[in-house]
Amino acid sequence: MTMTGKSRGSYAKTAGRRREILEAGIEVFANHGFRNGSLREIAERVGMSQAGLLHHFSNKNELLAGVLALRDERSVALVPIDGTPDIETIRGIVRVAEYNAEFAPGLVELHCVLSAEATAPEHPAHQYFLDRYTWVVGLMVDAFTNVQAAGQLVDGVEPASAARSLIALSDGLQVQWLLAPDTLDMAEELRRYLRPLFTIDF
Amino acid sequence: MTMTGKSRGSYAKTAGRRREILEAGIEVFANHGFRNGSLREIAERVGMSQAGLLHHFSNKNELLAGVLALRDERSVALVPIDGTPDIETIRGIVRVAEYNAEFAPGLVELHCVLSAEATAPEHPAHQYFLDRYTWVVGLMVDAFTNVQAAGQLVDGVEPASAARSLIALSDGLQVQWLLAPDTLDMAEELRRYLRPLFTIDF
DNA sequence: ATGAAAACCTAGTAGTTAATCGCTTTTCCT
DNA sequence: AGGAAAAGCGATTAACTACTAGGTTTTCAT
Repeated sequence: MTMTGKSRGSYAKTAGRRREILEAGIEVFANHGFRNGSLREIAERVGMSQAGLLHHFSNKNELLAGVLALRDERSVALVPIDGTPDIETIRGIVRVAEYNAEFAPGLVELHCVLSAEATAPEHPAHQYFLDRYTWVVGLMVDAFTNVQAAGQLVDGVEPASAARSLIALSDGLQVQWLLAPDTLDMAEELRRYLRPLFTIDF
Repeated sequence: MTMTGKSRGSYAKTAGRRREILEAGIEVFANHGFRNGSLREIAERVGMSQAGLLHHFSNKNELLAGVLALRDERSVALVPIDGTPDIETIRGIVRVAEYNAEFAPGLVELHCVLSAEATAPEHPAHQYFLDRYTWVVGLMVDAFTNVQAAGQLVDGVEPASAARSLIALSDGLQVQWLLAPDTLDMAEELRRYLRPLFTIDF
């Protein structure tokens, strides 16, 4: 009969609870960064106590790992890798920009804020972003290289440079878009960069 | 005779004291961001107490303003505006990248971390970055437009897009460079982007 | 139905933060 | 030399942080 506190009648479906926390984590880390985003605010958003949250993720770093994993899971689906032509892989970057701008602005914010924060070597997500950049840039280098081998790349274009710059451009556009969303179209700018690189239509 | 604390024999030259604090502020805000960088750490770096620091800047936001102003003061000198040909203004962006990479990596870090953090509308530097981006992008739009009028811009290149993308590329390259400085040359990548845009040598 | 495990709570800990108060010391101008 | 202003100090405050301890409630498989 001790009935402590408010104690809602039920704990709600357990299935999506972890997911709910991760969604809230994306929002909060996107808004305030990792170091300045608080567990308290995340817990509040899912209607839970801070201690209750730490039942699902034993500490803040673990929650961050979960948030980043969820983010990846979503974006990767937009970049086709297997079987599809290489130019389609490159187009995937544009597709991700398009999709994120319309449906997941929170992910854009999260990426910008965390990638900048994580440039510090001691940041808990430092290695994650290092790995992620080498992975995605490598993916694009391969794609450009194959496109070049197929004779569809304009002379003088270096696959390694084009790949790195495409990713950099995408990142940089995100900052400007977050500051003033109405003043630019990220996908359009990316296409403008890519179009003159190929001998075929893009 | 009350001689409180350690009390060094003298307070050192006043002239550069404020400057010293700003320099330390750049380092700390670059490393930890604004919201997570502490006055305590900044004070420590200049060998002063936190209260002593707040004698020079009455609060944290005011210190941030000072840091950003100092940063501007340094970068702007590298981008010639008056009299010089427009193509030289565009080259200024490359020059800044070159200079910062070699002599002021702290400024690169500061810019990346703060610009991302300040995308949040309630951030104390939000308006500053909004103004700054419209200014620098506008500066480049003008330059590209004049270059176009002089018949030195390749057909199909939109001054507005090229300007925005140049800045975005510069920003994005900084993140990758901070994560792994040895793997890319920011200035070189910028030149690679710019070269094909002009009908004249770049 | 029952017992174990999972989910969640309140309360508290030890730490950090920006900012304030009242004070002392140094510098600088006349 | 003297006095005011500038520069600095230690101590304190109130708010916030991640995280833990220990207890209660809910869920679920048997």
